[in-house]
Amino acid sequence: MAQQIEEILNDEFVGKKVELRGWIYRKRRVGKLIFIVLRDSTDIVQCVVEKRKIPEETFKLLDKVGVESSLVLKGTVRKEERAPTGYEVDVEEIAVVGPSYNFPISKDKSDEFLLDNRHLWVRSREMNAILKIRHTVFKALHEFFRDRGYYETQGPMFVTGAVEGGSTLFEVPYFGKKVYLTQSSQFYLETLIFSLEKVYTVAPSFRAEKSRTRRHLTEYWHAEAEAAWYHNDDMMRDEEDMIVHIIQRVLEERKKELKYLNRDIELLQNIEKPFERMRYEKLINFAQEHGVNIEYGDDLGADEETAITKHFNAPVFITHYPREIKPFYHRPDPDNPNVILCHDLLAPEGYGEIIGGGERIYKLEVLLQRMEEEGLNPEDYYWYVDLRKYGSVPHAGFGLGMDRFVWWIAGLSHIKYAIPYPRTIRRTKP
RNA sequence: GCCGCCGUAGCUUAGUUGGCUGGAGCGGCCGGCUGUUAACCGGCAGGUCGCAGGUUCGAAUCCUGCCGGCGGCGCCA
Repeated sequence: MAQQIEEILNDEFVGKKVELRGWIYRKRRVGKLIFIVLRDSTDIVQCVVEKRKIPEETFKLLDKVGVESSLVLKGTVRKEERAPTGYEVDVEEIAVVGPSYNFPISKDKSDEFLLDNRHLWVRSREMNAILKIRHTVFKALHEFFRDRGYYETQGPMFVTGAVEGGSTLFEVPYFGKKVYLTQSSQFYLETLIFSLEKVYTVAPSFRAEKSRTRRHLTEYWHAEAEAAWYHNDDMMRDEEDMIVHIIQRVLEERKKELKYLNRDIELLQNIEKPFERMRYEKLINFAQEHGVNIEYGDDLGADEETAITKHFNAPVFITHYPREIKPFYHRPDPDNPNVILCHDLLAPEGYGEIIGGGERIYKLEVLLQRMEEEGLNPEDYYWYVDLRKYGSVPHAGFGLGMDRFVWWIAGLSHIKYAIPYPRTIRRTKP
């Protein structure tokens, strides 16, 4: 039975025979010795091949093949301070499974080149660490929702109407008709709360925004939830519990990866509930006091978000936006109908918005009035309007950008590093 | 929709006030080396300077158009 590299890197394995399977990460030949740094999904370990211990042809082949060749080897573990991970394997048997010559990625690499070769770059230690963190984020998200009594469900990807602005829909030919790729599953989740009460989904969302920024993808992973009988505050409570739970899990399971990425772990460890809740109006004052050029009624731009979030060590909820700058479905505040019962969650360190959510309008007249204000035709949204006709209830929900979340947690410079195959305005390959 | 930047060998690049045969590192190939750390030493090969047109005695270098890419704003998650 073969071992994985991570498990043999300790004193218990010293003197023991192991079988390893992996890929050549680095290779150095020194006379009748070949040093092979082997990698597998778990870690790297240096293996020493002595010419006299293996067949002549095998040594020649090993000398010839390049990095990323796949190998199976047997050998004995030894403590070795000179080796990169503190232990070394003296090789007794070794076989090349799949040779690799002239692997395109070497030490010099540009951003563009690595994106063109993403299918090979995913093997890098850096991407390996990011992908593991991403895995834990997704896993912990599911844990949270299941523990909190949410049902997992799914909406369609082909849709006929916009949730957000109509200009950012991707059109798809559909048997002589036109449909669109979904921007959000929110409206479908709203229908499902009448059956399941609390629902969530993790699915791609597509936005044809011509955005060229470090925080935008055209296809991104969207975690969305809706809950019946929830008000804005109830939803924010679940969200902060969720964020804290996921961060906790990442700190438990992925410290090694965070360190590899030089993430400031202390910043994550210091995040505590409850998060600051700040009304939009107060935020504007706060921002103005800190020299940000913004007025009441402006939506927050990237510069403002950065300036504001740099003053906080934890995520901050911004609530009660003016109704004009948010979509029609948000419920106006009964105490002041000029503002809505909504919230955005801004991640610290300048990462900015990762969640948008709020309480939905549940009264028919209010919904119809808001649609009229926005120039929307209720017939196009007949099924959404219907929900307010047949036993409507107060409810709230949110959408979390999973890639943005990973981007922040891993402390990455650009969101394209947070997903295996980023789709941006210019990039659809590989 | 708006603003800015880049394109020279497989990769990373130097060279851009127009002027000698466009240099280098990595990688590749050949040879050497029993403790290397993206090893080192010697040698060799590798170029449509993104494409097209223009200016000029002369263009990688200047101009125009096109193609490809990157970053930022706005919008958003």
